[in-house]
Amino acid sequence: MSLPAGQPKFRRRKADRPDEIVAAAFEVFAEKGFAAARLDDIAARAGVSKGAIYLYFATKEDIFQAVVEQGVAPNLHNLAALAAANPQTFPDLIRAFAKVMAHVASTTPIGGIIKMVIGEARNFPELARVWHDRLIVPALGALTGAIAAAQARGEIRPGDPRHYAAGLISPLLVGVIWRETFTPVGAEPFDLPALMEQHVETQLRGMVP
Amino acid sequence: MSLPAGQPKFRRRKADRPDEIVAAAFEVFAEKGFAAARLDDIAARAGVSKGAIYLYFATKEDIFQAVVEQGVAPNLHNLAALAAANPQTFPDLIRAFAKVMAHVASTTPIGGIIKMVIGEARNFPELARVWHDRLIVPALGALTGAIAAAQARGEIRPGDPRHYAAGLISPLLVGVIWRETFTPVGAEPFDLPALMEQHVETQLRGMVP
Amino acid sequence: MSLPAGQPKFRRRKADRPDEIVAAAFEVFAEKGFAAARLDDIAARAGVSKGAIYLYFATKEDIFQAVVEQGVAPNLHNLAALAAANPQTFPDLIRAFAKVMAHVASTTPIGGIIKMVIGEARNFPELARVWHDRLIVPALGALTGAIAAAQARGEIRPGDPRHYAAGLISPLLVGVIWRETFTPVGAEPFDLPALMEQHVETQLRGMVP
Amino acid sequence: MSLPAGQPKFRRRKADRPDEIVAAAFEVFAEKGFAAARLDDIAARAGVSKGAIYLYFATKEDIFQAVVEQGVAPNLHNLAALAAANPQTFPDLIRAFAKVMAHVASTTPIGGIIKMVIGEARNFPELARVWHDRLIVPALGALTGAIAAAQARGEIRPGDPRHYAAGLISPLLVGVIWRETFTPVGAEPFDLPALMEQHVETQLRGMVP
DNA sequence: TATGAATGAGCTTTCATTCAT
DNA sequence: TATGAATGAAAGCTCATTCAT
Repeated sequence: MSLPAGQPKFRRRKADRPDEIVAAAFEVFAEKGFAAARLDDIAARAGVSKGAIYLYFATKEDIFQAVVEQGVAPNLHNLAALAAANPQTFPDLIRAFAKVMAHVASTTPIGGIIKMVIGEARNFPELARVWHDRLIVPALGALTGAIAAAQARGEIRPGDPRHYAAGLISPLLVGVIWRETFTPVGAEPFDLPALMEQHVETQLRGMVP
Repeated sequence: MSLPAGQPKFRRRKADRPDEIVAAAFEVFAEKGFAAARLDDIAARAGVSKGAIYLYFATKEDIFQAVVEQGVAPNLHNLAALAAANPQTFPDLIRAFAKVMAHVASTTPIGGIIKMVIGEARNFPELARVWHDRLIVPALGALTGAIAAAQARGEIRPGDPRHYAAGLISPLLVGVIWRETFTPVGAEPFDLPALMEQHVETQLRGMVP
Repeated sequence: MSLPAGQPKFRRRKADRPDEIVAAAFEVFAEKGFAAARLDDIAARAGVSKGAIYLYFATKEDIFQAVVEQGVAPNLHNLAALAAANPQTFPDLIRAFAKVMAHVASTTPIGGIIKMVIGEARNFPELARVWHDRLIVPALGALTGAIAAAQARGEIRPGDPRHYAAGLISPLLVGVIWRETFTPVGAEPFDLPALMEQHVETQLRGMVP
Repeated sequence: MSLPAGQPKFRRRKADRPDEIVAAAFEVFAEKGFAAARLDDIAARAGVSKGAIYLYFATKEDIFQAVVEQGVAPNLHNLAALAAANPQTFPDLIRAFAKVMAHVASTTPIGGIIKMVIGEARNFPELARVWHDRLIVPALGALTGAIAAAQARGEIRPGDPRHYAAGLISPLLVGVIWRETFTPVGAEPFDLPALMEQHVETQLRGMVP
């Protein structure tokens, strides 16, 4: 028996549905923000009825939470992978770090999530807290620690290592936000890997004694 | 009976009303975002009735637009002032630029506006366009031009001058966003002037041949 | 290993399904009322899927109707049995009638049905009509007739025989409603057989010339 | 300036609105029950928009509560008035009590409220508790006490005074329920004052030694 | 100019009913 | 016969906007 040509009215896809809904919700939330996102839009983009969403999520907030949490996990993984790799020298560590981050920023929808975190932090403080505690502090902390260690070895000039760390990664964040915010209205985009490569070399030159 | 300090006996003149409404609206929009902001809240914070708002603004969007435009003007002014002052050397120019920007970032509510621009860019592309065209491109362009000129004089190493410019000011933007997003949930704040001073010196060292 | 008492190993035959559904529906309808009853609850309590209900009943209203009708039949039977028995004297007739009714009221779920009839009479007039025409009028009519006959024989004082009948059986109805309504919130219950015995003797003393 | 002939779109009646809404809600709730009552119906019957209801009540449940509470108060008043009047003899006390109750039952919408209390007791136990504690127990208790006192004086035969009390007032309750439930589908109504007068005389004859 | 009660369109959520399996 | 995922038509509730005062 072959599949019917047309689309059946009902599809039984319990296993896949939640992910499809979360994927659709991510797009809508990233585009509109939480409050302006309409369940109708999410349902339509997920290809399900509005009611079907409530088979998997109790409230709109629950969907939002699932979207955000889904955005945390892969980045956690990236972070762990980065920590496992242990390049010889400090400059190589920084270069590797920047390269991976630039790649992630360029190829994943992390920009949309960052936009959501920034835009909804006040309405959903828990969301900001999760991102801060589980992703940002570990990442920034690891970078800061590496810088401080290099300073202790005399490889890096004195100065607040946390400020050095912020100076290193900020262009990446700004580049991502730029892409989400200004590129859609005609702004010239940034080539993030190229930008980061130049930036890291400049920083390294500036940081060594 | 003396007048209470907070509540002037003489009603403020109607001429002030629009500004008061815009000020209140700015707070609410910055906190909640456009869609989640309620006219009731804006009215209450402005100390007027909900109906009164409609004597000055036709729609909620109009209020939002006024808020955004009010946020553009003073920064335009800052920009012009910066351009008027003409320090002798390239490093001094950069130092002056960074200092003014860090001061503005630390002492004005620009963070709230930036959050709004980022969060609502998709819903109000015109808003993103205005900010991009009238503030960001001029500022970034001026900085990029100064860098390119310095490169032409051999004072700065080769490299994409726009990337250099982005590398210079990004920490400021990130610092402001950090303050709006993570500080309220307990994150350690950044001392923006100190961060920028260290960052600029590092960058300058890295940029010279 | 012996079979658990509550869970027969051999699935009940499909022939029993409708009755099980009606039984479950009765509980839910009596507890929540028609509108607030959820098909999910009925299905869960009947131990079947929601879809299975629609193999036996076309709509929620049909289930309700089945519940009500199932509640009418046994009482009709009681009534007929009562009419068949023919005690010698009028007082004995009344005593027998009250005794049977008190027993029924105490041992059957008639209270829940009465609650449903009262609560849903306006939404389902047909339901009220059925109960009125097939149960109440025959019962009340028989009682009224017996009283009128006794009056004709001079055994009972003058007076509206229908009012006498209402005066005789009302406490039973109130007792049942009381049990459904106030006992669950802590009210002192009534011992219906005792109440009726005392009430009938009092009424008989008051009704004789 | 004369009033416009047509009905103005907006009426400003803040003071009257809540009562109008409660009155409309009472009708709808009494007719449909809580769950089946629709805010649209209540609004339409009150002559306001759905939104206007929410200026005065936060939720549908709050409206329901207001309806019930409004039904308790006047009856409390009746009860107090009854207690204040102190007839000479026990029979006169009972006659007065029955007369007032029959009048109330015949002329007020108490039937609708009783129906609601019975129908929604399980969904809103607090509602049943309020009625039980504030109205029924005091009323039934006062009657029971008067009977017990009369028994102590030898004016009434032995027997459970609470059962006597129930036997006395039950026909009233049944009469009210009858009117709400069966009269609308064609049942012959009861003349409550006449029924109660005959019932009370019968009871009194039966209760004296 | 100013108010705030009132509106009504639109939102999230529920649930009786359907249908592919 | 039986399932339960899916549907979609309401339902309760919100809030930008209007208008009588």
